[in-house]
Amino acid sequence: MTTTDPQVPPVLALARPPKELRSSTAHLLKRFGSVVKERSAAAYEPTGFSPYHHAVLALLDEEPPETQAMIADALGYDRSHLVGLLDELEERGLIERRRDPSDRRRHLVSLTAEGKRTLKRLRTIAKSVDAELFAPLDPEQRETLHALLVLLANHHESRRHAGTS
Amino acid sequence: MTTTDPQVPPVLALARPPKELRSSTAHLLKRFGSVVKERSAAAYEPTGFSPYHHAVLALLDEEPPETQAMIADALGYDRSHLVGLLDELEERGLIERRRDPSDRRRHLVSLTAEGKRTLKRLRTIAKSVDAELFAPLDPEQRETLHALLVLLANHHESRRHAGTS
DNA sequence: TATTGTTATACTCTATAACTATA
DNA sequence: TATAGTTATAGAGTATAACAATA
Repeated sequence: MTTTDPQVPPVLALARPPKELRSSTAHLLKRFGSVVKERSAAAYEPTGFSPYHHAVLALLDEEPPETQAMIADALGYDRSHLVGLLDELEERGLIERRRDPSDRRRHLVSLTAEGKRTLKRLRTIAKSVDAELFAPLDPEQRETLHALLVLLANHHESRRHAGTS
Repeated sequence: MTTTDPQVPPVLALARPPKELRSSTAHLLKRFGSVVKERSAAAYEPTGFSPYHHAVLALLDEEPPETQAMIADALGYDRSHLVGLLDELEERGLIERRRDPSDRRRHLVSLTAEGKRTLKRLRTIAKSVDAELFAPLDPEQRETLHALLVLLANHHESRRHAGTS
């Protein structure tokens, strides 16, 4: 301040957040969480799908055909959000919707063979995003990070619907 | 599947995401990152401020009066986003904007005494959010988590403007 | 009357572009 | 002509509410 030359030394005007933020775990988590979100959205983008689509396919691959409400609840999505995702997946032949004969209000959703193939492609993308994001960590550190996040996730599970994919 | 009773056993239809997601560190990070974001936004809400305001005040508390461009760059915000934040802070007397006499296009932004007081209040809120979010971790685990996030943050620093506060 | 899937609407966030005043 | 701050606009993402078919 005071008499310091106001001419900015061109290079060293480094954009650095305040210590107070850098020292906050919560802040780092928010920040890095959104980096992860951006990076993975970008990585999926060329396929025309998103992490949301991947989540739906992964669920259907593990579970028997389910109703839309069950899918939405399992993934923490809003039911109306799910409709659009399923429309897109169905259009491209990755899933099938058929009416539940025992309750004609319901749709039973299931994975097609093409859906399984695409799921494998999306897994490859997820893997490469992981590799990039966690490059600075060695395998043991990744394990540790994962374990800590699982602890946190289990504890905060009981939250409302969220929908971050 | 097959002949399994389609009548859902009322209680155990637990909304559980697929293993594939639960086992993905990237997914957990996205998810928990947005939980953090929601929780802290909610905690700040009664004050009429947001984590963004807190970030600006914290920066000004550490640095001499800065121009808006420098603040925006340091926090990774868009310059136009910052304008509104500063308007709100100024209205409530927490910061001051005055023209830089040596370049009348610039505003030099500084913290007022009232701003410092409010900053302290916001720190208290941040602390209580932290306590709640990281309750399931013991002090050593928190340290570990923080250290891992710092590693990641340093590595991915060179990213564009983000603005997750 | 309640529920499933659907459609429509609104609201928040953020990114982009256009404008002014100074340089 | 370029830059700092400002204003305005538009786009994603998500949440809420209303609706038709079925129970």
